[in-house]
Amino acid sequence: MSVKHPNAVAISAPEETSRQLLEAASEVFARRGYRATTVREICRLAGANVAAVNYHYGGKDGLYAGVMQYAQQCAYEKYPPDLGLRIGATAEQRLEAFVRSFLLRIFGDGREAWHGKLMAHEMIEPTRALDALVEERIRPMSKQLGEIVGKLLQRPAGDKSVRMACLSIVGQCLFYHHCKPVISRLFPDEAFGASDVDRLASHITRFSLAALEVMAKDRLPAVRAVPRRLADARHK
Amino acid sequence: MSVKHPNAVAISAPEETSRQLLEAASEVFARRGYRATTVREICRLAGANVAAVNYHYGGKDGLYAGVMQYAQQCAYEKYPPDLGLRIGATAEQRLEAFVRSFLLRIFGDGREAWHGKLMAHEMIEPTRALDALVEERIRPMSKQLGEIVGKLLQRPAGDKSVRMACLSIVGQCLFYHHCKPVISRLFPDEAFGASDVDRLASHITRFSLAALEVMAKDRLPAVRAVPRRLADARHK
DNA sequence: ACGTATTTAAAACATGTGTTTGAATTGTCA
DNA sequence: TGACAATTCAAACACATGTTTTAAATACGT
Repeated sequence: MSVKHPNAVAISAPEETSRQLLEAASEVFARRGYRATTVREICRLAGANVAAVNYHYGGKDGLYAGVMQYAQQCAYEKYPPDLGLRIGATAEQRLEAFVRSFLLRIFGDGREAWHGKLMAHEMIEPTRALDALVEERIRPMSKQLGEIVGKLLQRPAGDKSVRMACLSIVGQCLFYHHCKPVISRLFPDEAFGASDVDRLASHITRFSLAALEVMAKDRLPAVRAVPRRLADARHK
Repeated sequence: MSVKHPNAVAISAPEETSRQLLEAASEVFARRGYRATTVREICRLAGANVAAVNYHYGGKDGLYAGVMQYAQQCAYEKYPPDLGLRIGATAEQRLEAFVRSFLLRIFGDGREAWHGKLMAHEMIEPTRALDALVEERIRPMSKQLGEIVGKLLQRPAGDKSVRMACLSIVGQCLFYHHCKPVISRLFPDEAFGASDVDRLASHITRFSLAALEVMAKDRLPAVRAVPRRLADARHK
Protein backbone atom coordinates (compact mmCIF):
# COMPACT_ATOMS: atom_id res chain seq x y z
CA MET A 1 0.00 0.00 0.00
CA SER A 2 1.66 3.20 -1.12
CA VAL A 3 0.77 6.81 -0.33
CA LYS A 4 1.91 9.12 -3.07
CA HIS A 5 2.79 12.78 -2.66
CA PRO A 6 0.54 13.33 0.34
CA ASN A 7 1.18 17.06 0.62
CA ALA A 8 3.06 17.93 -2.54
CA VAL A 9 2.07 21.06 -4.43
CA ALA A 10 3.92 20.88 -7.74
CA ILE A 11 5.50 17.68 -8.98
CA SER A 12 8.29 18.04 -11.44
CA ALA A 13 8.25 14.63 -13.12
CA PRO A 14 4.70 13.45 -12.41
CA GLU A 15 4.97 9.80 -11.43
CA GLU A 16 7.76 9.14 -13.86
CA THR A 17 8.38 5.48 -13.08
CA SER A 18 4.74 4.88 -12.32
CA ARG A 19 3.79 5.92 -15.82
CA GLN A 20 6.63 4.08 -17.54
CA LEU A 21 5.62 1.02 -15.58
CA LEU A 22 2.06 1.34 -16.85
CA GLU A 23 3.17 1.71 -20.45
CA ALA A 24 5.56 -1.21 -20.30
CA ALA A 25 3.01 -3.34 -18.51
CA SER A 26 0.36 -2.61 -21.13
CA GLU A 27 2.77 -3.70 -23.81
CA VAL A 28 3.71 -6.96 -22.14
CA PHE A 29 0.29 -7.86 -20.72
CA ALA A 30 -1.19 -7.33 -24.17
CA ARG A 31 1.40 -9.55 -25.79
CA ARG A 32 1.49 -12.39 -23.30
CA GLY A 33 -1.63 -12.17 -21.15
CA TYR A 34 -1.77 -11.87 -17.40
CA ARG A 35 -0.41 -15.21 -16.35
CA ALA A 36 2.48 -15.53 -18.78
CA THR A 37 3.72 -12.03 -18.07
CA THR A 38 6.52 -11.63 -15.54
CA VAL A 39 6.96 -8.48 -13.52
CA ARG A 40 10.66 -8.76 -14.22
CA GLU A 41 10.11 -8.34 -17.95
CA ILE A 42 7.88 -5.34 -17.34
CA CYS A 43 10.48 -3.73 -15.12
CA ARG A 44 13.27 -4.43 -17.58
CA LEU A 45 11.25 -2.75 -20.32
CA ALA A 46 10.39 0.16 -18.04
CA GLY A 47 13.94 0.53 -16.79
CA ALA A 48 12.75 0.14 -13.24
CA ASN A 49 13.59 -2.07 -10.31
CA VAL A 50 11.63 -5.25 -9.66
CA ALA A 51 10.31 -3.82 -6.41
CA ALA A 52 8.81 -0.82 -8.20
CA VAL A 53 5.69 -2.73 -9.20
CA ASN A 54 4.85 -3.55 -5.62
CA TYR A 55 5.69 -0.07 -4.44
CA HIS A 56 3.56 1.77 -6.99
CA TYR A 57 0.73 -0.68 -7.67
CA GLY A 58 0.74 -3.03 -4.72
CA GLY A 59 1.55 -6.04 -6.86
CA LYS A 60 1.05 -7.65 -10.26
CA ASP A 61 -2.74 -7.65 -9.77
CA GLY A 62 -2.95 -3.95 -9.17
CA LEU A 63 -0.76 -3.18 -12.13
CA TYR A 64 -2.96 -5.30 -14.39
CA ALA A 65 -6.07 -3.54 -13.14
CA GLY A 66 -4.45 -0.21 -13.96
CA VAL A 67 -3.46 -1.42 -17.39
CA MET A 68 -6.96 -2.59 -18.22
CA GLN A 69 -8.52 0.72 -17.29
CA TYR A 70 -5.83 2.70 -19.08
CA ALA A 71 -5.86 0.70 -22.30
CA GLN A 72 -9.66 0.67 -22.60
CA GLN A 73 -9.85 4.41 -22.10
CA CYS A 74 -7.23 4.97 -24.80
CA ALA A 75 -9.04 2.77 -27.30
CA TYR A 76 -12.56 4.09 -26.79
CA GLU A 77 -11.44 7.71 -26.74
CA LYS A 78 -9.58 7.34 -30.00
CA TYR A 79 -12.21 5.25 -31.78
CA PRO A 80 -15.72 5.95 -30.43
CA PRO A 81 -18.49 3.81 -31.94
CA ASP A 82 -20.01 6.79 -33.78
CA LEU A 83 -16.72 7.75 -35.33
CA GLY A 84 -16.95 10.16 -38.25
CA LEU A 85 -20.73 10.26 -38.34
CA ARG A 86 -22.68 13.43 -39.08
CA ILE A 87 -26.04 13.94 -37.40
CA GLY A 88 -28.98 12.53 -39.24
CA ALA A 89 -26.94 9.71 -40.74
CA THR A 90 -28.87 6.77 -42.14
CA ALA A 91 -28.97 3.43 -40.40
CA GLU A 92 -26.74 2.01 -43.12
CA GLN A 93 -24.14 4.69 -42.51
CA ARG A 94 -24.31 4.16 -38.78
CA LEU A 95 -23.77 0.44 -39.25
CA GLU A 96 -20.68 0.98 -41.37
CA ALA A 97 -19.32 3.51 -38.86
CA PHE A 98 -19.91 1.02 -36.08
CA VAL A 99 -18.15 -1.77 -37.91
CA ARG A 100 -15.25 0.43 -38.95
CA SER A 101 -14.61 1.86 -35.48
CA PHE A 102 -14.93 -1.62 -34.02
CA LEU A 103 -12.27 -2.91 -36.37
CA LEU A 104 -10.05 0.09 -35.78
CA ARG A 105 -10.27 -0.40 -32.05
CA ILE A 106 -9.29 -4.05 -32.38
CA PHE A 107 -6.62 -3.72 -35.03
CA GLY A 108 -5.00 -0.51 -33.81
CA ASP A 109 -1.23 -0.21 -34.13
CA GLY A 110 1.18 0.31 -31.27
CA ARG A 111 -0.54 1.48 -28.10
CA GLU A 112 -3.88 1.18 -29.84
CA ALA A 113 -3.28 -2.53 -30.30
CA TRP A 114 -3.33 -3.10 -26.57
CA HIS A 115 -7.11 -3.10 -26.31
CA GLY A 116 -7.69 -5.88 -28.81
CA LYS A 117 -4.99 -8.11 -27.46
CA LEU A 118 -6.00 -7.61 -23.84
CA MET A 119 -9.58 -8.44 -24.73
CA ALA A 120 -8.51 -11.56 -26.59
CA HIS A 121 -6.66 -12.77 -23.52
CA GLU A 122 -9.64 -11.98 -21.31
CA MET A 123 -11.79 -14.24 -23.48
CA ILE A 124 -9.53 -17.20 -22.80
CA GLU A 125 -8.67 -16.39 -19.21
CA PRO A 126 -11.33 -14.03 -17.80
CA THR A 127 -10.31 -11.74 -14.95
CA ARG A 128 -12.31 -9.72 -12.48
CA ALA A 129 -11.64 -6.75 -14.75
CA LEU A 130 -13.96 -8.20 -17.39
CA ASP A 131 -17.14 -7.70 -15.39
CA ALA A 132 -16.65 -3.97 -15.10
CA LEU A 133 -15.60 -3.74 -18.71
CA VAL A 134 -18.73 -5.42 -19.98
CA GLU A 135 -20.99 -3.04 -18.05
CA GLU A 136 -19.07 0.15 -18.75
CA ARG A 137 -18.08 -0.33 -22.38
CA ILE A 138 -19.58 -3.34 -24.07
CA ARG A 139 -23.22 -3.14 -22.95
CA PRO A 140 -23.68 0.45 -24.14
CA MET A 141 -22.08 -0.50 -27.43
CA SER A 142 -24.34 -3.52 -27.72
CA LYS A 143 -27.38 -1.32 -27.17
CA GLN A 144 -26.14 1.06 -29.82
CA LEU A 145 -25.77 -1.71 -32.39
CA GLY A 146 -29.17 -3.06 -31.38
CA GLU A 147 -30.78 0.29 -32.25
CA ILE A 148 -29.15 0.33 -35.67
CA VAL A 149 -30.01 -3.25 -36.55
CA GLY A 150 -33.49 -2.86 -35.13
CA LYS A 151 -34.15 0.00 -37.47
CA LEU A 152 -32.75 -1.92 -40.44
CA LEU A 153 -34.87 -4.95 -39.61
CA GLN A 154 -37.86 -2.78 -38.73
CA ARG A 155 -38.26 -4.58 -35.45
CA PRO A 156 -37.87 -3.55 -31.79
CA ALA A 157 -34.26 -3.32 -30.64
CA GLY A 158 -34.81 -6.02 -28.02
CA ASP A 159 -36.16 -8.53 -30.50
CA LYS A 160 -34.55 -11.96 -30.60
CA SER A 161 -33.82 -11.78 -34.30
CA VAL A 162 -32.21 -8.38 -33.80
CA ARG A 163 -29.96 -9.73 -31.12
CA MET A 164 -28.89 -12.67 -33.25
CA ALA A 165 -28.14 -10.40 -36.18
CA CYS A 166 -26.00 -8.20 -33.94
CA LEU A 167 -24.01 -11.21 -32.84
CA SER A 168 -23.49 -12.23 -36.46
CA ILE A 169 -22.13 -8.78 -37.25
CA VAL A 170 -19.78 -8.55 -34.28
CA GLY A 171 -18.68 -12.12 -34.90
CA GLN A 172 -17.47 -11.20 -38.36
CA CYS A 173 -15.53 -8.23 -36.98
CA LEU A 174 -13.75 -10.17 -34.28
CA PHE A 175 -12.88 -13.12 -36.46
CA TYR A 176 -10.17 -11.43 -38.49
CA HIS A 177 -8.32 -10.42 -35.36
CA HIS A 178 -8.89 -13.45 -33.23
CA CYS A 179 -8.05 -16.08 -35.83
CA LYS A 180 -5.12 -14.32 -37.39
CA PRO A 181 -2.76 -17.24 -36.63
CA VAL A 182 -4.90 -19.52 -38.78
CA ILE A 183 -5.75 -16.98 -41.48
CA SER A 184 -2.14 -15.99 -42.01
CA ARG A 185 -1.17 -19.65 -42.40
CA LEU A 186 -4.10 -20.39 -44.66
CA PHE A 187 -3.66 -17.35 -46.89
CA PRO A 188 -0.08 -16.10 -46.49
CA ASP A 189 -0.63 -13.48 -49.19
CA GLU A 190 -3.10 -11.52 -47.13
CA ALA A 191 -2.33 -10.93 -43.48
CA PHE A 192 -5.16 -8.77 -42.24
CA GLY A 193 -3.94 -5.79 -40.27
CA ALA A 194 -4.66 -2.19 -39.45
CA SER A 195 -4.26 -1.18 -43.10
CA ASP A 196 -7.05 -3.49 -44.19
CA VAL A 197 -9.69 -2.06 -41.92
CA ASP A 198 -11.44 -0.08 -44.64
CA ARG A 199 -11.62 -3.09 -46.91
CA LEU A 200 -12.86 -5.35 -44.13
CA ALA A 201 -15.40 -2.83 -42.90
CA SER A 202 -16.76 -2.50 -46.39
CA HIS A 203 -17.10 -6.24 -46.85
CA ILE A 204 -18.64 -6.90 -43.46
CA THR A 205 -21.12 -4.06 -43.86
CA ARG A 206 -22.16 -5.17 -47.33
CA PHE A 207 -22.49 -8.82 -46.30
CA SER A 208 -24.53 -7.93 -43.25
CA LEU A 209 -26.74 -5.36 -44.97
CA ALA A 210 -27.53 -7.91 -47.63
CA ALA A 211 -28.56 -10.42 -45.00
CA LEU A 212 -30.60 -7.85 -43.07
CA GLU A 213 -32.32 -6.75 -46.25
CA VAL A 214 -33.63 -10.24 -46.92
CA MET A 215 -34.48 -10.85 -43.28
CA ALA A 216 -36.43 -7.61 -43.09
CA LYS A 217 -38.68 -8.73 -45.92
CA ASP A 218 -39.08 -12.15 -44.39
CA ARG A 219 -41.23 -11.47 -41.35
CA LEU A 220 -41.40 -15.09 -40.24
CA PRO A 221 -38.99 -15.89 -37.44
CA ALA A 222 -39.03 -19.60 -38.33
CA VAL A 223 -36.83 -21.27 -40.92
CA ARG A 224 -37.67 -19.89 -44.31
CA ALA A 225 -34.58 -19.17 -46.37
CA VAL A 226 -33.37 -22.72 -45.94
CA PRO A 227 -35.21 -25.27 -48.07
CA ARG A 228 -37.60 -27.36 -46.07
CA ARG A 229 -35.95 -30.55 -47.29
CA LEU A 230 -33.04 -29.65 -45.05
CA ALA A 231 -35.02 -30.44 -41.94
CA ASP A 232 -34.37 -34.18 -42.14
CA ALA A 233 -30.71 -33.88 -43.02
CA ARG A 234 -29.86 -33.55 -39.34
CA HIS A 235 -27.08 -35.56 -37.77
CA LYS A 236 -27.98 -39.01 -36.51
CA MET B 1 13.51 -40.41 -25.49
CA SER B 2 11.62 -43.57 -24.63
CA VAL B 3 11.32 -46.76 -26.62
CA LYS B 4 8.04 -48.47 -25.94
CA HIS B 5 7.50 -52.21 -26.20
CA PRO B 6 10.20 -52.73 -28.78
CA ASN B 7 9.40 -56.38 -29.42
CA ALA B 8 6.23 -57.03 -27.51
CA VAL B 9 3.53 -59.10 -29.13
CA ALA B 10 0.47 -58.83 -26.95
CA ILE B 11 0.14 -56.24 -24.21
CA SER B 12 -2.32 -56.93 -21.46
CA ALA B 13 -3.11 -53.40 -20.26
CA PRO B 14 -2.18 -51.45 -23.37
CA GLU B 15 -0.25 -48.40 -22.18
CA GLU B 16 -2.41 -47.95 -19.13
CA THR B 17 -0.69 -44.93 -17.60
CA SER B 18 0.24 -43.58 -20.99
CA ARG B 19 -3.41 -43.41 -21.95
CA GLN B 20 -4.60 -42.00 -18.64
CA LEU B 21 -1.91 -39.40 -18.93
CA LEU B 22 -3.16 -38.43 -22.37
CA GLU B 23 -6.76 -38.16 -21.19
CA ALA B 24 -5.88 -36.11 -18.15
CA ALA B 25 -3.56 -33.91 -20.16
CA SER B 26 -6.23 -33.23 -22.78
CA GLU B 27 -8.58 -32.16 -20.03
CA VAL B 28 -6.13 -29.80 -18.37
CA PHE B 29 -4.47 -28.43 -21.51
CA ALA B 30 -7.91 -27.66 -22.92
CA ARG B 31 -8.94 -25.84 -19.77
CA ARG B 32 -5.79 -23.87 -19.08
CA GLY B 33 -3.70 -23.81 -22.25
CA TYR B 34 -0.17 -25.04 -22.66
CA ARG B 35 1.71 -22.58 -20.53
CA ALA B 36 -0.63 -22.39 -17.56
CA THR B 37 -0.98 -26.13 -17.07
CA THR B 38 1.44 -27.92 -14.81
CA VAL B 39 2.56 -31.47 -15.30
CA ARG B 40 1.92 -31.98 -11.63
CA GLU B 41 -1.80 -31.26 -12.06
CA ILE B 42 -1.96 -33.63 -15.01
CA CYS B 43 -0.26 -36.38 -13.05
CA ARG B 44 -2.47 -35.82 -10.03
CA LEU B 45 -5.55 -36.17 -12.25
CA ALA B 46 -4.11 -39.22 -13.97
CA GLY B 47 -3.03 -40.81 -10.70
CA ALA B 48 0.50 -41.07 -11.97
CA ASN B 49 3.91 -40.01 -10.80
CA VAL B 50 5.41 -36.69 -11.91
CA ALA B 51 8.18 -38.48 -13.73
CA ALA B 52 5.68 -40.43 -15.83
CA VAL B 53 5.24 -37.56 -18.28
CA ASN B 54 8.91 -37.49 -19.09
CA TYR B 55 9.14 -41.24 -19.27
CA HIS B 56 6.21 -41.74 -21.64
CA TYR B 57 6.24 -38.55 -23.68
CA GLY B 58 9.70 -37.10 -23.25
CA GLY B 59 8.40 -34.01 -21.51
CA LYS B 60 5.57 -31.51 -21.42
CA ASP B 61 6.11 -30.62 -25.09
CA GLY B 62 5.72 -34.19 -26.27
CA LEU B 63 2.63 -34.72 -24.19
CA TYR B 64 1.03 -31.60 -25.63
CA ALA B 65 1.83 -32.73 -29.14
CA GLY B 66 0.16 -36.04 -28.40
CA VAL B 67 -2.86 -34.30 -26.95
CA MET B 68 -3.30 -32.08 -29.98
CA GLN B 69 -3.21 -34.99 -32.39
CA TYR B 70 -5.52 -37.09 -30.23
CA ALA B 71 -8.10 -34.38 -29.60
CA GLN B 72 -8.27 -33.29 -33.23
CA GLN B 73 -8.75 -36.84 -34.40
CA CYS B 74 -11.58 -37.37 -31.91
CA ALA B 75 -13.37 -34.19 -32.98
CA TYR B 76 -13.12 -34.65 -36.74
CA GLU B 77 -14.02 -38.30 -36.61
CA LYS B 78 -17.13 -37.62 -34.58
CA TYR B 79 -18.23 -34.53 -36.52
CA PRO B 80 -17.00 -34.62 -40.13
CA PRO B 81 -17.80 -31.51 -42.19
CA ASP B 82 -20.27 -33.41 -44.37
CA LEU B 83 -22.15 -34.76 -41.40
CA GLY B 84 -25.56 -36.18 -42.17
CA LEU B 85 -25.55 -35.30 -45.85
CA ARG B 86 -26.97 -37.54 -48.53
CA ILE B 87 -25.36 -37.59 -51.95
CA GLY B 88 -26.68 -35.02 -54.36
CA ALA B 89 -27.48 -32.54 -51.60
CA THR B 90 -28.01 -28.95 -52.65
CA ALA B 91 -25.44 -26.25 -51.92
CA GLU B 92 -27.78 -24.81 -49.31
CA GLN B 93 -27.98 -28.13 -47.53
CA ARG B 94 -24.23 -28.56 -47.68
CA LEU B 95 -23.77 -25.14 -46.17
CA GLU B 96 -26.04 -25.89 -43.26
CA ALA B 97 -24.34 -29.24 -42.69
CA PHE B 98 -20.98 -27.49 -42.71
CA VAL B 99 -22.09 -24.88 -40.20
CA ARG B 100 -23.76 -27.40 -37.95
CA SER B 101 -20.82 -29.79 -37.83
CA PHE B 102 -18.47 -26.85 -37.28
CA LEU B 103 -20.51 -25.74 -34.28
CA LEU B 104 -20.82 -29.27 -32.95
CA ARG B 105 -17.07 -29.72 -33.16
CA ILE B 106 -16.47 -26.49 -31.26
CA PHE B 107 -19.20 -26.80 -28.66
CA GLY B 108 -18.91 -30.51 -27.96
CA ASP B 109 -19.38 -31.67 -24.39
CA GLY B 110 -16.84 -33.52 -22.30
CA ARG B 111 -14.04 -35.00 -24.39
CA GLU B 112 -15.55 -33.42 -27.46
CA ALA B 113 -15.03 -29.97 -25.92
CA TRP B 114 -11.27 -30.41 -25.98
CA HIS B 115 -10.93 -29.49 -29.62
CA GLY B 116 -12.60 -26.12 -29.37
CA LYS B 117 -10.78 -25.10 -26.23
CA LEU B 118 -7.40 -26.23 -27.50
CA MET B 119 -7.95 -24.29 -30.71
CA ALA B 120 -8.95 -21.20 -28.80
CA HIS B 121 -5.73 -21.34 -26.82
CA GLU B 122 -3.71 -21.87 -29.99
CA MET B 123 -5.16 -18.66 -31.40
CA ILE B 124 -3.78 -16.68 -28.48
CA GLU B 125 -0.57 -18.58 -28.03
CA PRO B 126 0.26 -20.45 -31.25
CA THR B 127 2.39 -23.58 -30.96
CA ARG B 128 4.31 -25.58 -33.50
CA ALA B 129 1.34 -27.93 -33.52
CA LEU B 130 -0.79 -25.30 -35.27
CA ASP B 131 1.14 -25.47 -38.55
CA ALA B 132 0.43 -29.14 -39.03
CA LEU B 133 -3.15 -28.70 -37.94
CA VAL B 134 -3.84 -25.99 -40.51
CA GLU B 135 -2.51 -28.11 -43.35
CA GLU B 136 -4.07 -31.40 -42.29
CA ARG B 137 -7.48 -30.27 -41.09
CA ILE B 138 -8.28 -26.64 -41.69
CA ARG B 139 -7.13 -26.17 -45.29
CA PRO B 140 -9.19 -29.08 -46.62
CA MET B 141 -12.17 -27.76 -44.70
CA SER B 142 -11.58 -24.29 -46.09
CA LYS B 143 -11.52 -25.68 -49.63
CA GLN B 144 -14.74 -27.53 -48.96
CA LEU B 145 -16.50 -24.41 -47.79
CA GLY B 146 -15.05 -22.52 -50.75
CA GLU B 147 -16.71 -24.97 -53.13
CA ILE B 148 -20.08 -24.56 -51.47
CA VAL B 149 -19.97 -20.78 -51.32
CA GLY B 150 -18.56 -20.59 -54.85
CA LYS B 151 -21.54 -22.49 -56.15
CA LEU B 152 -23.96 -20.30 -54.20
CA LEU B 153 -22.28 -17.14 -55.46
CA GLN B 154 -21.89 -18.59 -58.96
CA ARG B 155 -18.25 -17.68 -58.98
CA PRO B 156 -15.00 -19.71 -58.99
CA ALA B 157 -14.07 -21.14 -55.61
CA GLY B 158 -10.82 -19.19 -55.51
CA ASP B 159 -12.52 -15.84 -56.09
CA LYS B 160 -11.79 -13.05 -53.65
CA SER B 161 -15.44 -12.45 -52.86
CA VAL B 162 -15.91 -16.16 -52.20
CA ARG B 163 -13.03 -16.17 -49.77
CA MET B 164 -14.36 -13.17 -47.90
CA ALA B 165 -17.81 -14.71 -47.67
CA CYS B 166 -16.30 -17.89 -46.26
CA LEU B 167 -14.53 -15.90 -43.59
CA SER B 168 -17.78 -14.17 -42.68
CA ILE B 169 -19.49 -17.50 -42.24
CA VAL B 170 -16.77 -19.09 -40.16
CA GLY B 171 -16.47 -15.90 -38.14
CA GLN B 172 -20.07 -16.17 -37.09
CA CYS B 173 -19.60 -19.79 -36.03
CA LEU B 174 -16.55 -19.15 -33.91
CA PHE B 175 -17.90 -16.07 -32.22
CA TYR B 176 -20.38 -17.81 -29.96
CA HIS B 177 -17.69 -20.04 -28.55
CA HIS B 178 -14.82 -17.64 -28.38
CA CYS B 179 -16.68 -14.73 -26.80
CA LYS B 180 -18.73 -16.73 -24.37
CA PRO B 181 -17.33 -14.82 -21.36
CA VAL B 182 -18.74 -11.59 -22.76
CA ILE B 183 -21.97 -13.03 -24.14
CA SER B 184 -22.86 -14.76 -20.89
CA ARG B 185 -22.33 -11.50 -18.99
CA LEU B 186 -24.21 -9.47 -21.55
CA PHE B 187 -27.17 -11.83 -21.86
CA PRO B 188 -27.24 -14.02 -18.73
CA ASP B 189 -30.48 -15.61 -19.85
CA GLU B 190 -28.94 -17.33 -22.83
CA ALA B 191 -25.60 -19.01 -22.36
CA PHE B 192 -24.88 -20.63 -25.70
CA GLY B 193 -23.80 -24.21 -25.36
CA ALA B 194 -23.92 -27.59 -27.02
CA SER B 195 -27.71 -27.68 -26.75
CA ASP B 196 -28.08 -24.51 -28.81
CA VAL B 197 -26.16 -25.76 -31.82
CA ASP B 198 -29.27 -26.44 -33.91
CA ARG B 199 -30.65 -22.99 -33.23
CA LEU B 200 -27.35 -21.31 -33.96
CA ALA B 201 -26.72 -23.30 -37.11
CA SER B 202 -30.15 -22.36 -38.37
CA HIS B 203 -29.58 -18.67 -37.72
CA ILE B 204 -26.09 -18.54 -39.17
CA THR B 205 -27.13 -20.43 -42.27
CA ARG B 206 -30.15 -18.24 -42.87
CA PHE B 207 -28.19 -15.05 -42.26
CA SER B 208 -25.40 -16.12 -44.59
CA LEU B 209 -27.65 -17.48 -47.32
CA ALA B 210 -29.52 -14.21 -47.34
CA ALA B 211 -26.29 -12.30 -47.78
CA LEU B 212 -25.03 -14.65 -50.48
CA GLU B 213 -28.31 -14.42 -52.29
CA VAL B 214 -28.01 -10.66 -52.65
CA MET B 215 -24.30 -10.80 -53.43
CA ALA B 216 -24.89 -13.36 -56.17
CA LYS B 217 -27.22 -11.02 -57.97
CA ASP B 218 -24.83 -8.13 -57.53
CA ARG B 219 -21.99 -8.98 -59.89
CA LEU B 220 -19.96 -5.84 -59.14
CA PRO B 221 -17.13 -6.49 -56.68
CA ALA B 222 -17.05 -2.81 -55.67
CA VAL B 223 -19.22 -1.14 -53.06
CA ARG B 224 -22.81 -1.38 -54.13
CA ALA B 225 -25.13 -2.29 -51.29
CA VAL B 226 -23.84 0.59 -49.22
CA PRO B 227 -25.12 4.04 -50.27
CA ARG B 228 -22.51 6.02 -52.11
CA ARG B 229 -22.85 8.91 -49.66
CA LEU B 230 -21.13 6.71 -47.14
CA ALA B 231 -17.81 7.09 -48.93
CA ASP B 232 -17.04 10.43 -47.28
CA ALA B 233 -18.12 9.40 -43.82
CA ARG B 234 -14.68 7.94 -43.19
CA HIS B 235 -12.80 8.67 -40.03
CA LYS B 236 -10.75 11.87 -40.00
C1' DA C 1 12.34 -69.38 -10.66
C1' DC C 2 15.61 -66.58 -12.71
C1' DG C 3 17.24 -62.62 -15.35
C1' DT C 4 16.32 -58.89 -18.04
C1' DA C 5 13.83 -55.04 -19.68
C1' DT C 6 10.07 -52.04 -18.67
C1' DT C 7 7.73 -49.20 -15.65
C1' DT C 8 6.90 -46.69 -11.29
C1' DA C 9 8.25 -43.95 -7.29
C1' DA C 10 10.37 -40.51 -4.12
C1' DA C 11 13.59 -37.23 -3.80
C1' DA C 12 16.48 -33.84 -5.49
C1' DC C 13 17.91 -30.32 -8.93
C1' DA C 14 18.02 -26.07 -11.43
C1' DT C 15 15.54 -22.42 -12.69
C1' DG C 16 12.01 -18.83 -12.56
C1' DT C 17 8.30 -16.61 -10.09
C1' DG C 18 5.94 -12.67 -7.12
C1' DT C 19 6.96 -10.48 -3.14
C1' DT C 20 9.50 -8.57 0.92
C1' DT C 21 13.26 -6.44 3.28
C1' DG C 22 16.29 -2.99 4.75
C1' DA C 23 19.54 0.15 3.39
C1' DA C 24 20.79 3.80 0.13
C1' DT C 25 19.28 7.63 -2.57
C1' DT C 26 16.56 11.41 -3.90
C1' DG C 27 13.42 15.21 -3.41
C1' DT C 28 11.09 18.80 -0.58
C1' DC C 29 10.37 22.22 2.63
C1' DA C 30 11.66 24.59 7.11
C1' DT D 1 21.75 23.01 5.39
C1' DG D 2 19.25 19.51 7.76
C1' DA D 3 15.32 16.72 8.85
C1' DC D 4 11.88 13.97 6.95
C1' DA D 5 9.17 11.57 3.69
C1' DA D 6 9.15 9.52 -0.89
C1' DT D 7 11.46 6.69 -3.90
C1' DT D 8 14.95 3.44 -5.71
C1' DC D 9 17.87 -0.45 -5.37
C1' DA D 10 20.20 -5.00 -4.59
C1' DA D 11 19.56 -8.90 -2.20
C1' DA D 12 17.02 -12.39 -0.32
C1' DC D 13 12.79 -15.12 0.57
C1' DA D 14 9.30 -18.53 -0.17
C1' DC D 15 7.29 -21.07 -3.34
C1' DA D 16 6.19 -23.40 -7.89
C1' DT D 17 7.84 -25.33 -12.08
C1' DG D 18 9.89 -28.92 -15.63
C1' DT D 19 13.21 -32.19 -15.51
C1' DT D 20 16.65 -35.62 -13.83
C1' DT D 21 18.32 -39.08 -10.90
C1' DT D 22 18.46 -43.28 -8.59
C1' DA D 23 16.45 -47.06 -6.64
C1' DA D 24 12.51 -50.10 -6.14
C1' DA D 25 8.78 -52.59 -8.23
C1' DT D 26 6.68 -55.03 -11.95
C1' DA D 27 6.11 -57.75 -16.24
C1' DC D 28 7.66 -61.17 -19.30
C1' DG D 29 10.37 -64.67 -21.84
C1' DT D 30 13.14 -68.62 -20.97
